[in-house]
Amino acid sequence: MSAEIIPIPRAALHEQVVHRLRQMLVENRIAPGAKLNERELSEVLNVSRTPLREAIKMLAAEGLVELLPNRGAIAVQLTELDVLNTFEVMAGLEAQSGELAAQRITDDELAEIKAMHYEMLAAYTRRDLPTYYRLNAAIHSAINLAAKNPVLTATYQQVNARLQALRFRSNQDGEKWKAAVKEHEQMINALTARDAVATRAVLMSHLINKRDVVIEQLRAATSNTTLNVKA
Amino acid sequence: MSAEIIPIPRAALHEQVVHRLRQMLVENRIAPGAKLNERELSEVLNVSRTPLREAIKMLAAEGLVELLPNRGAIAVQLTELDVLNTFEVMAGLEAQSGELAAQRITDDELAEIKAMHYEMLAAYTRRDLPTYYRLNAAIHSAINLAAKNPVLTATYQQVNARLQALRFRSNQDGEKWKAAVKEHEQMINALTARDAVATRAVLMSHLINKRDVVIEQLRAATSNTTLNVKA
DNA sequence: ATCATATTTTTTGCATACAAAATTCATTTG
DNA sequence: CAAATGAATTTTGTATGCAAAAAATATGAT
Repeated sequence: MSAEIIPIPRAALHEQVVHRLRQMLVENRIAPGAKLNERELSEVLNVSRTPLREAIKMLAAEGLVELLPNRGAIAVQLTELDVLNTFEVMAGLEAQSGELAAQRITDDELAEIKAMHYEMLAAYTRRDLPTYYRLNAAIHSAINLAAKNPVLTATYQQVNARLQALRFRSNQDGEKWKAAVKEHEQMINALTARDAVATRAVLMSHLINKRDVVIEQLRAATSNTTLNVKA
Repeated sequence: MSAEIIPIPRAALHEQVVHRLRQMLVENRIAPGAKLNERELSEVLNVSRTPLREAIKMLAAEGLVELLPNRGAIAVQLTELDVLNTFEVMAGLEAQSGELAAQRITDDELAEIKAMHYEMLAAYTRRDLPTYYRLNAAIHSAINLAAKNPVLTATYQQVNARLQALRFRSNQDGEKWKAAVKEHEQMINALTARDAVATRAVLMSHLINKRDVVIEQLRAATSNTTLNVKA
């Protein structure tokens, strides 16, 4: 037998396109409300319109783009009410993740989360916001994974993706940020104690606070925009 | 001006196909694990492969079909573990729906749910299982809607759709059925009292019981199948 | 000049065509 | 006869073509 034929079945074109478009959407490289021009995108991504359209349809099912009949697709633009509703669902999903994680987390998983927590404290101390955000997301993701429920993970990721797009990397209010860090500590303590009820409670209120921060920033940004438009 | 041109912009073809295929999947007209042959389906549905494929991609994003690279799509076939995980998420979503509904439900909405509950009792008394199932689903849906959160509703429906396909219409165990009806009564009482905590608790345990019934039936069905195959 | 209407252009939506991969079937070989 | 090999067929995946709808532009009327 000769060496195996490299079976690099690199993901189908439409899968690659889904991935790249999703990235562009959650990173705000495609602005909320922006039109997804098929000809334009197919040139940028170097694929024909067929797999591109299939990818757009998948993203529509995920709630990342909105389909307008005979008018193509636009990147979702969440209203303040949409954001409130989405956070409400996320709070429920995070709370459940925490509750289950407290029951199922392994020592290794917990240790890794604690390690990330300290790294996050370092980033906080340096006021390194990008790193802080990245670790923050990684910790929440790790807790979700510790719940050992792939359906919960998929649901969590899908709903969360819609919020990613409006993560403002701007500086947070110092007090709010401090409080968020404190909540993370409580979260870790509750997990360490394998206290499902406490973990649920901490994550629920943590998400509520996160929601308030985002809404606040959203309002500030909106009023800026309005002023700019009128200027 | 003459009479308006009827602007019935009947849903785009791919939307119609999504709807019809979803119906076929949740009604088990396409069996779990069955291959979705594009040529065949495009003939049955009388559309070309293009909108059909777009529809299949959307259903894949919804989790109703699974895409196999270069091998098309098959109707999802949930393992017992998948079912357990899905019910766990559904329990969380139902519990949250109940909790929020208890806080937000209007008197009219509650009255309608009570009316449906009595109709369900009638169906239960007659051992009319199809009607019972229909009303049962309608009540849960109504509670979800009373939570007044469209994101929660969409998430709920998407996860629930995957379970619809394995709704066994076979007769339930008499005791379990009786218990389920009792739980519905408690649910209504908790909602009437606008007791969010109680509503959450009732719905959570209701779903856990539902899960056990389904798993039990699933195991029975699986062992039957196995026997048949071997015979 | 502004609004309304007509015409051109662009864009979307669907169908078809073609290439690559997988499957099936027949044939051969041990 | 079973397993393996290889050709024929089917099926999927992508690109292209074409018609209908929407958007942009131009033209004309008030």
